[in-house]
Parts: sequence; C-alpha cells; structure tokens
Amino acid sequence: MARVGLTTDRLVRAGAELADEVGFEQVTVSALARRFDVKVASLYSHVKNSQDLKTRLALLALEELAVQAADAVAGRSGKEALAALGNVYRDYAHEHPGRYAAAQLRLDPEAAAASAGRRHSQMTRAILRGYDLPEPDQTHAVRLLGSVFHGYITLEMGGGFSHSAPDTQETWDRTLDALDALLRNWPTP
Amino acid sequence: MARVGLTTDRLVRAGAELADEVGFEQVTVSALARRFDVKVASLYSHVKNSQDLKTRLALLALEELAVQAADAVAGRSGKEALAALGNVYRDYAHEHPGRYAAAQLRLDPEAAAASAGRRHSQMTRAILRGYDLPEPDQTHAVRLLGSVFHGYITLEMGGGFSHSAPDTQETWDRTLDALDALLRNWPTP
DNA sequence: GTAATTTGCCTAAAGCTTGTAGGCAAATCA
DNA sequence: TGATTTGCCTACAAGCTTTAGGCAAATTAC
Repeated sequence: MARVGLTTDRLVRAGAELADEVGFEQVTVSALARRFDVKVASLYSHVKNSQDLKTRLALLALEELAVQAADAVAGRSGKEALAALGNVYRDYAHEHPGRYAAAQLRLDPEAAAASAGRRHSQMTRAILRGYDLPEPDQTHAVRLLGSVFHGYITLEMGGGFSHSAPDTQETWDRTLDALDALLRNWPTP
Repeated sequence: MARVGLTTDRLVRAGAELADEVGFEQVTVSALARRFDVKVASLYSHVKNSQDLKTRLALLALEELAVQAADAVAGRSGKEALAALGNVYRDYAHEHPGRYAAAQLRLDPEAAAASAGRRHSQMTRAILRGYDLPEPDQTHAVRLLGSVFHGYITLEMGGGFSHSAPDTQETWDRTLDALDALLRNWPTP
C-alpha cells in the first residue's frame, strides 16, 4: 500500500482549496479523503475530527487575511489606508469565498486567542490614527468598520444586491467615500 | 396508530422554535421528527426534503421580520425611523437567533422572488425619504444600511465584539448616531 | 350505518457522513 | 539486518437523508 504522504498541513491546504471550489459547508472529512484518494479513517490520524479541520481552515484564512491586510495598510494613511484595508477583505472574499466563509467560523475562546483575530482589530485601529478619534469612539468606529466590511461582503456575495442597478462596484466605492466622510466628521453627542 | 396531526405549517413553526433553541444548523428532519415523536419518513409527506424545510423557515423569518419592520417604521421618520428599523432587526436576532440565521439562507431565484425580500429593501428606502438623497445615492445608501445592520448583528451575535469594553449597546447607539449623521451629510463626489 | 376512498404515519432499506478500534506493511532507526 | 515507529488500511457502530410500499384511521358516498 503506497503512502500518499498526508500531513495536517497538506490536509488543511487541500481543505482550503476544496472550500473555495465547493463552499465551506461542503468541506467534509469524506470529501477531503476522496480528494487524496485515501480512506476516510486515514485522515483521523492527522486531524482530530471534523470540527478540528474546520477550525484549522478558519485559522489559516484569518492568518492569510491578516498578512495581506498588514501589507495593504503599511505606508498608507487616511482614506487610502481605509480603502486598502476594505479592498483586502473584499478581494479575498471574491477570490477565496470558501476561505472567507471559514474565517467567519465561531471559534472557541482558546482558538480565538491563538488566532490572528486581534491583529485584525489592531489593523483597523491603526487606520483610525489618521482620523484622530478619542476613546471610546475609536472602539465604536472599529466595530462599525468591521460591521460594514463584513456586512457588505456577505450581502454582495450572497446575492443580496443582485437584481438591481447600479452595479456593486460603484456602491462599494461610494461606501468607502461615505465611511471616510463619516470618520472625518464623527458625531459627538 | 394515533395520528399526531402533522401539517407543513406546524412543521415549519416547530422548526422555527427548534432553530431558536439549538441553532439553525441543527435543524434537521430527524430532530423535527423526534420533537413530534414521530418517525422520520412521516415528515416527507409534508415537506419535500431538508432543503425545502430550510427554505420555508427562511421565508417565515423574512415574513415575520417584514411585518415587524413595517410596524416599527410606520408613523416615524428621520433618525427615529432609522433607529426603529435597526432595532427591529437587532432585537429579532437576539430573540430569535435561529430564525434570524434562517433569514440569511441563500434562496434560489424563485423562492427569493416569492419572499418578503423586496419589502425589506423598500422599507429601508422609505426611511431615506427623510434624508432626501437623489438616485443613485439612495440605492447606495440602502445597501450601506443593510450592510451595517446585518454586519453589526452578525459580529455581535458571533462574539466578535466580546472580550472588549465598552459594551455593545453603547456601540449600537453610537452606530445609529453615526448613520444618521452620515445620511444628513451624505458626501457627493 | 356501512362501504369505498383518501390520507397519515408506519416499516424497510440504501447511501452518505462521522468517528473508533485494531491490524499490517512501509519507512525509519539501531 | 532487525527492531520500532508510523501511515494507511479494514471493520464496525451510529446518525441523517430520502424513497418505496403497506396498513389503518379519517373522510366521503351511498
């Protein structure tokens, strides 16, 4: 019996490809075994269970996103930085829909702590330096930006904006304009 | 063999309760049969298949949400209307997490057309009457509001805002303030 | 009120998924 | 070359989905 050379890492990377091809929901231990032409039980030496596999996919996606986000934000500020960060998320979701879905998986506290999650919020916080918001408004703004980016991408990819003009790219551009304007004129009650 | 009196409607309503209790993902034909103390195959006379059941749950949730939204918006305008609409979505998600998740199900075109989806976007559009935006900005704003509401609720419920002060109610209030300010000073390039 | 028809829930069975236990052979190490 | 570790295997149990066909309860007709 020839050995295929399975490793946790190869499984996770193949799982990510599979997710992008057929959707995160369809990533199963069975499907992954099929892809390596190997029996299902063989995977359980490398991955604890289905949940473990999905968590690893989420961590991979969060990590990839954090790297790209850091690169995009570096050396930019103000609206340029804002747009760069938003585009990273949106482009990643379009290019890797399965991975992006994986990144939304609800992680248990330990996994969340070990994830790139904190780097993401700090990236957003870094952008806000250009807008000079005092605390706690800065935290509110971080959450608002996260909401808009994530909500927009989810609705756009879910077809929520289909069936109506104008096209979504224009709305995205105007959304970034709107966020920039909002941050520059942040309301203080 | 006593008959339980299954109907499609009772199944869907029970499915909605089940979804709120254990999560939309855990709503299965099996679990529903168990809840009625009936054999699994019996459900297939009332529901085409698992997908059909989930679609019906989504339509129920969209309908309930549309009714509540219409009621909340009626007789209000401006920021009051904006907050009322946002609160309907957010409160519904907190009270009926499973149903809210169901409402996010991607529907096939026919189901989408028969859904309350259009009423939702028209409700948002109605709110914008108080802000006097010209087309196509109005459409952009509809999409932006949808993104913020949906994104915020998803992140809040997914625990994305946990582990950090201040509390989410405050951020929500400030988010509504920010959206109101943004719509009153909508940037035109 | 009884007979005929419809309808509701049943048993049975196949196929797919997750997960565990134990085994044999290939790779690695002494 | 022999001993040990490791990788993928077979076998099996249990849960979910879906279809086919059957019997009995409810409904309708006479």
